[in-house]
Amino acid sequence: MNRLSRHFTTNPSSRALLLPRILPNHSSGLFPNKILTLNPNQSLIQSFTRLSLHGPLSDAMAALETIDSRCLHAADPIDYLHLIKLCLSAGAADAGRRIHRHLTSAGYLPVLFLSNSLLGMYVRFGLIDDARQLFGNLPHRNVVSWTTMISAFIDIELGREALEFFVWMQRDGIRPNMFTFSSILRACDTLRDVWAMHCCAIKHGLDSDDFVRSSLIDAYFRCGDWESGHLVFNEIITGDLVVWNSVIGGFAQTGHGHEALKLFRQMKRAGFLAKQATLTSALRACTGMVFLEMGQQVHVHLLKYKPDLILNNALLDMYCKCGSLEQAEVNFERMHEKDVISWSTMISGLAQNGRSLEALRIFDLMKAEGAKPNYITMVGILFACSHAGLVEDGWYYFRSMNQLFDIEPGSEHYGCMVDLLGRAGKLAEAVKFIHEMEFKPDAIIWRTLLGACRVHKNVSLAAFAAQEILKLEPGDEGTCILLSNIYADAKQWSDVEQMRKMMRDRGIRKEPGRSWMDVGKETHVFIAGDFSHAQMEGIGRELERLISRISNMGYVPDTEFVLHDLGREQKEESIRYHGEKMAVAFGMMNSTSGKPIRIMKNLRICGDCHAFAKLVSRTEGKVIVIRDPVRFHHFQDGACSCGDYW
DNA sequence: CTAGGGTTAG
Repeated sequence: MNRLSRHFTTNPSSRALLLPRILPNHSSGLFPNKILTLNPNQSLIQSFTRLSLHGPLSDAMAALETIDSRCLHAADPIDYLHLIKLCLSAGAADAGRRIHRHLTSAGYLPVLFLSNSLLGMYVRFGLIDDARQLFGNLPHRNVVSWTTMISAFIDIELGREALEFFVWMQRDGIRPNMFTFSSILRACDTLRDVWAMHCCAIKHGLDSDDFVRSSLIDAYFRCGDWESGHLVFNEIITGDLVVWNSVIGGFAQTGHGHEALKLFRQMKRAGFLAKQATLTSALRACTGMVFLEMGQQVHVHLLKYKPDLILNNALLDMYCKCGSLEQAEVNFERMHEKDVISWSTMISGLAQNGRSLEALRIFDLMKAEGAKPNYITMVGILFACSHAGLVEDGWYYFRSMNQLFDIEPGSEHYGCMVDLLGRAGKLAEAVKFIHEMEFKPDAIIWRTLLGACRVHKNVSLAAFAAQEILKLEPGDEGTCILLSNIYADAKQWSDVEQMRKMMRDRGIRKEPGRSWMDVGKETHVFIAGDFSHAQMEGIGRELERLISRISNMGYVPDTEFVLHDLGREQKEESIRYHGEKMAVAFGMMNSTSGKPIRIMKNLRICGDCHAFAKLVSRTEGKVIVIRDPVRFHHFQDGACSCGDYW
């Protein structure tokens, strides 16, 4: 191919010059309009131009047929571009394929912006095989062609293939651009990949592009390296909202709520207007930190925006996880648009707050409104059943998942079933269920069984379950502690000592129990046996007062949960200063009437603190809400929402 | 003609 013809085949505007203009060579220009209207081919081309730009698609396609039947090349390549857009907006894949055939026979595939548009069209229709084939047949490929394919692969989760294409394009001598990097970074799911890609972007001088940076930040956070993500953000503080959102969202999703909220404030101070995605991340940060007050402030912000489904779902989840079901329900009812996630959030939220029956009612409502439950919805439903002891219902939902909703039960569902049977004391059935599962039980399944063994005091089965966990996760500290607790409860002191020796040898240390609560703008943390709080004297006196009040109602310290082989008095002393008891006392000292005391915990609540909180809620006429890592306990009038079943 | 950020469970 000589230079001139290459110029003509790759440069669209000059390609147009090659088109057969059916005008007489000797047109004098005297009657140009007349000549044009008189020539039937020319007027066909003109109407094709008009139709491909304005539609309707069917007429434009008919014109295309006529052009074909007269063996003509059409007018300007631009017309085809418009026609492809028309196809896209009409969702007409067949017409798209028809255009593809036409362009091939007309010899237009070398015109890159046309072949790339075709590629893009196939991708957006989800026709990856057509796109692949076209890509393979292209006489020329540029960055856009390659990037279109890479992006398409990532959309359908073929990350490996995307990365292979990224390598091949460079072997072909094509340099990636910022579009390529912002796409390919989504395919990087190991830190090594991200590093390599980051280096590559630097080499091409593209690492300070905002699109590339937001993708880099996202990729680093996804691979767990939030420091690097933050570093990329800090290199240049731009006015690009998405870069802010990437870093805020990254922190929010990885449990660094403080950082996320700090950046959120920083962003507002810098004068940027938060968008829905920003607020969603801010809410998620509040959810993770159980910051009800802060979440309510974000809620106020949110009223200025037009309703957004994802944002409302995040709001719903925030209220559920902060233990404020009333506000969650109000907002749930207010939402005029609901999707599976809204329903699932509400169902799990009710279940985690001990309102299983209402969760099941919402599920009925969901089905009545024609929403289709998904995998996660069913986890919530089974969770509701297990935490309310609804064994029969649980079995029913578990068995019907497949036929009714076309959902294949996964390990999470099996886990819920083990929990359901185990909590209900049907330990033998639970073991049988585990052995009959289609797949190999994982550590979560055994841990669930171990928990049930603790509640129902089955020491030998507990030892077996713990053994299975330690096979899968050697040296898991939670398992060691739970097992030694179970031994201690059964007064098998030599086994306790053996466990503790093993833990010492392996360097396993118990995570200290912490409880925390917000008073005003401050967060107060209480650790069992730690008396360093500034108001400790007052807390001790208040604790004394509360214990004497509830002792009159029959409270006897329950030392079952004390690990050590101590005397009774020492045991009583050690549980008296559990963090949640100190927090309740502190909460009483600083309480506003009518407002519940809200306490968060990093470990699950012990039986004695549970009994304590129930009685205090009665004698003091106070609602106490304690959130442990799995669920909420709402104490009111001497009862708990969990029904003592947790 | 090709690109980036947000929601549900365990």
